[in-house]
Amino acid sequence: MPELPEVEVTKLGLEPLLPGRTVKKVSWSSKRLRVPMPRTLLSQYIYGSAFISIDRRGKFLLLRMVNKSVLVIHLGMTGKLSAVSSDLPPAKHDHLRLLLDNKTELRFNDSRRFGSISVWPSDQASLLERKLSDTVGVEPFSRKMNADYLLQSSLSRTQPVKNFLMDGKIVAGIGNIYANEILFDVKIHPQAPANSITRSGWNKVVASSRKILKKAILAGGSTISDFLGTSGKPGYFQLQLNVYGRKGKRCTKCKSSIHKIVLAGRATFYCPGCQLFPDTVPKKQG
DNA sequence: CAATATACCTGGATGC
DNA sequence: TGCATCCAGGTATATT
Repeated sequence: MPELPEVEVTKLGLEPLLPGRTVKKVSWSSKRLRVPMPRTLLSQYIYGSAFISIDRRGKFLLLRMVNKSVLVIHLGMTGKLSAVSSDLPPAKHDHLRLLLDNKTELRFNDSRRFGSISVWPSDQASLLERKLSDTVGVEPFSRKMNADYLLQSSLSRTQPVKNFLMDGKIVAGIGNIYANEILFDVKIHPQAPANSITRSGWNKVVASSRKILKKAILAGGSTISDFLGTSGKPGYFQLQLNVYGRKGKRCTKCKSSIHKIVLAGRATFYCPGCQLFPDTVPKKQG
């Protein structure tokens, strides 16, 4: 579910609610997430402390506490964070509930449990940074995301450019939906080898990534089946999708039928009329 | 090292 | 109605 835009929308939703609030009670489910719930650390560092700020790194949310510990949350495929009245009965798949000092509760709900929660005490700040820099690539909105970097990183990569774009260690936050949409926007075939993309191609990818991710954030993210923002509102970017999920439908630009293939096990959609391999000379259309 | 396969889960859609 | 099968926004780990 959540790619960079959905995680950013979640962050923006929490920003007016969390900073300044103290955690009065911590409750968890008995199920394990991708990693076991860090119960001891939650009791030790999150309980009794107050939130100070929220950062996003790739698809990770970093909830920083006054005591300098950090609660790191990844939404996986089906994770949702919401802030609701503590009177509302807990829902199925609520795995972590943090009761705040204003009778609201921050709830992490995740049916598939591919999400993860970790706690990093203040004395492990450098460990957290190392872990993040090892696993999270450049942020699409940062200056480090540029044609030089992508060209350099892709030199030894023969894999399809779509898989390369989705590699979180290269670029942070671009998942299946947005990789499909970005490649449609820049008219590059998803199967083109990463190391066949020219500098000017990468320049387009950089600009398009920012454009599309920004639009998606403004639309509140994409709600394909179940993404909801922190206040329970769905996103609307799915209404602007050009290729994702549109197998057999007409291309919005050239009316060709959208194709669906599988790359690295992920559904891949593209327009055979618009999206070409870099060395393909575009055919003149009569 | 790079690329691909697998594993981790639940639930909704689809087909018989 | 029930049941089997397939598919889904991600990513760490194993394998080739």
